[in-house]
Amino acid sequence: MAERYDPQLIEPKWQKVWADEHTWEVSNEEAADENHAYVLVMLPYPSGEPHIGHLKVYSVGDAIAHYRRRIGEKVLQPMGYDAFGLPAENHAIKTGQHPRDSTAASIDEFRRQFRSWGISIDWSRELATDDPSYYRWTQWIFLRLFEKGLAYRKEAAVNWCPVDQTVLANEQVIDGHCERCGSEVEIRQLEQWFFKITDYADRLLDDLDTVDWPPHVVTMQRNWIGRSHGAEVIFRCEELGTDYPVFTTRPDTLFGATFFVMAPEHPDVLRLSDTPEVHEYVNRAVRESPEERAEAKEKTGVPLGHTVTNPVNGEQIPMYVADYVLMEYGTGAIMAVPGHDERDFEFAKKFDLPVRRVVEGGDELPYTGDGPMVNSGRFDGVHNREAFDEIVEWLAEDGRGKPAVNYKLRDWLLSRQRYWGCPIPIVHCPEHGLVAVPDDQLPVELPDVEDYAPRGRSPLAAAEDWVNVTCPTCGGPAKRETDTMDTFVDSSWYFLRYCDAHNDEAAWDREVVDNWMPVDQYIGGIEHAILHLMYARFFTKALADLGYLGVQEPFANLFTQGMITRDGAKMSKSRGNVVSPDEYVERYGADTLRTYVLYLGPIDQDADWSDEGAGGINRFLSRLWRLATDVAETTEPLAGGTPQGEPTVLLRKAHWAIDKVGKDLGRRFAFNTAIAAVIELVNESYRHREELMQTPEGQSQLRFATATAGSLIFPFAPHLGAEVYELLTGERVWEQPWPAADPALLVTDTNEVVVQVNGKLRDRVAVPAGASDDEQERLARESTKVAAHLDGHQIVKTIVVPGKLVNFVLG
RNA sequence: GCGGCUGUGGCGGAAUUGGUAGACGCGCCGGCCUUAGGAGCCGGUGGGCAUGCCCGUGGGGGUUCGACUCCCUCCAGCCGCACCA
Repeated sequence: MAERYDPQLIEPKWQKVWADEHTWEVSNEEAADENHAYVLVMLPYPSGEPHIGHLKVYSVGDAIAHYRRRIGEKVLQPMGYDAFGLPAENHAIKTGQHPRDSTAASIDEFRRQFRSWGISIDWSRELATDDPSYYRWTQWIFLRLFEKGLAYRKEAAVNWCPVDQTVLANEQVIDGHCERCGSEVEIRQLEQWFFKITDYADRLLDDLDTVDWPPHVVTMQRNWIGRSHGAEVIFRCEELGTDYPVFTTRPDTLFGATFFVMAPEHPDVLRLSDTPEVHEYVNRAVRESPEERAEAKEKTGVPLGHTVTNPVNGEQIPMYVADYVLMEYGTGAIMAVPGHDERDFEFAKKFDLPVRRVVEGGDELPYTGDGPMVNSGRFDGVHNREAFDEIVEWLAEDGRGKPAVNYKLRDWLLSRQRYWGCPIPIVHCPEHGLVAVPDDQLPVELPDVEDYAPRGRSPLAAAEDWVNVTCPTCGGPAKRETDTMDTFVDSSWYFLRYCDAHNDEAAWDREVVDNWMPVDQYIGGIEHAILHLMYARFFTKALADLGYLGVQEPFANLFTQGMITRDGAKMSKSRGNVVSPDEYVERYGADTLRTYVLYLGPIDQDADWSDEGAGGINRFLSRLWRLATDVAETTEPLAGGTPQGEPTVLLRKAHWAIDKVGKDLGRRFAFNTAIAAVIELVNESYRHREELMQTPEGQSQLRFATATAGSLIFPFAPHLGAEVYELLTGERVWEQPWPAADPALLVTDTNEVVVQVNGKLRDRVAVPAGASDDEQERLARESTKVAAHLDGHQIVKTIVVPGKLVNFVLG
């Protein structure tokens, strides 16, 4: 037997058992069992090697999976790789390899490390999104959405990344910069593929009430969808005989509209006025990047030389073009109410336009609060909130307006002008337009091309043999779609495929998926709060509507874990502060690394790595191992599995730890305090071991406590947990139910009661459990320290908390 | 600007419903055992001074017998949104 804790011996040994016996595999029959759980960690992008953040998030998922198995649930914990897309392709370009090769190499590396970490994965369901057997079904889903009009092609002003040489979805543009490479995006007018996620805006918003997610993620999604209720009101330009609808959330301020503004991109601007000034203004505004436009400090604009009629009072108000009005939101034109809107007010000041108060309140204009209306004809005196609907109804009577709802959410732009992605299964026929590739011809495989460098149009266009096909409808010459899909399409349904990963007949069997879904516990990074988590919800709803699924929400519970930093900074190669999991697994073992990252602090918060801290956890695991080997050699196995004799402090401590760890794992994800409880148990064992070794009863309790420590540490340090438990009991810990604390051992026969005088701690006294309030108060009063403070004072009130505290309040 | 989160020893962090502030770990100090190694065991460790008391959870105020915890207000840091009509 080894003389010291050697994870390099212990860890491979147990990994081999789990691999040989397929311990973590779970059948789909077991999903039919009510008592099952789907525990899922977001799948990794296989570019390069895993980093410490991967180790953390999979350690979290694994702790939850292990705990749930041992409380009797059939747990599905699968693994896969989000292999297509920019992260993998850019990594390939950087390293000069073909993406197919670099991705495969990276997947091998991820798989190897996941195994070396001992994560309890059902490997039989492993998948990679770049595998034709997977993306065949990605294409199949695309076609179902295409049939329903939920995937469509249109020309629009879209975000273009000049470095990655592709269009991006709105969600992938952060502050006007590309989410992946950070370069400033440009706006281009292009024909592209979109998913009609906006059809689901209301449901995506309302159903957030049905999931148990961190509030900040829910808030971020709400804000991103950005639903606002208001009215669409028509302003007519008499000279041109054209109606211009505008969207407003404040129809109550219509009487205060003193001018009218159109976005520079509005198609009618140049029709209304083609002076050089307007031309120049529009051209400049359109050329500016979104960022430059947002940074403009002062309002700018140009009058259009026309007026529109304010429908509530018939006033002619002047029209302007100005870049503070956005074409993408509402109708691309607004009514301006400078008295009650700060932006309109600024513009009015600059252009010397009239400012009129129509709502009372505030000291000066602009006033954006509520109050009674003025200067508003028949609505004078009515509170603005009440007038809101009345005005809309009144306008609706003769078609001058109607209630309206607006969203910030835009349709999801899914096509990419890049090589390494799932081909879009569409053929362009000169006769029949966009034609779906028939299901029996799927997958449309990604062809091998030599030159896949991004240069603004899809590299697939160069694969002529692949591009030129016959039209599935008429058999005439046609061309394949050469754009590929956004990676986020691949990851919007992978959690469904895991349920039925080997199905060659269908993407999945509905009954199987309905049994497993929804995911009971989803775990991943906050960076996907909007992107992936919104897209996956959209896919789930659309697929449910098509009859392929029985759930409306894919992820019942969500947990987002924090980042691990080093020296307070995000780890990066350029900073040189990267912690390589491999290096530490070699040095301390996977158990130390896993336990340490969970011990670092609350896992939803960022935490700073320290080598010394990791060393501390290694010391603890080492202590547990030494204790276990020593106890195994010097004491007898437990007769009947239960300790003997009068309960000692250590036995009580063991039950306390069982109770504590169970609560920390079951009710909240307090891994740090759960681990601390096991450390306490081990420390207590060392403290009492000599004394306990004196009697057979003591020995049995020491053995029980040590085995319990192994059992409780198992979800965090599975190899050592299994080793310790086997040494002491001969059993396999993962086959044992989670231990139950004996309630009788959680209470003691005397309680230490705190005695306060005027709320200040003065003494602690021992009080028998179950003592009456009077008895407890009497014992408290007998304390000499307390008596000294009570001496010569009048007690006006005594607070007694049974078993906890006595507080004497003096007059 | 709007919305959210977080402020506790030298450091990371604990503290069920308001009831012993600082669990556990790191670091540091002391002892033991060994005395060439990233060893082990035991003990100590919020601050102050007259060894009993005082002060102490970002600042100030409030509620309460009692506040890290609840309320108001201010400050700092982080995150999200940001001309969305």
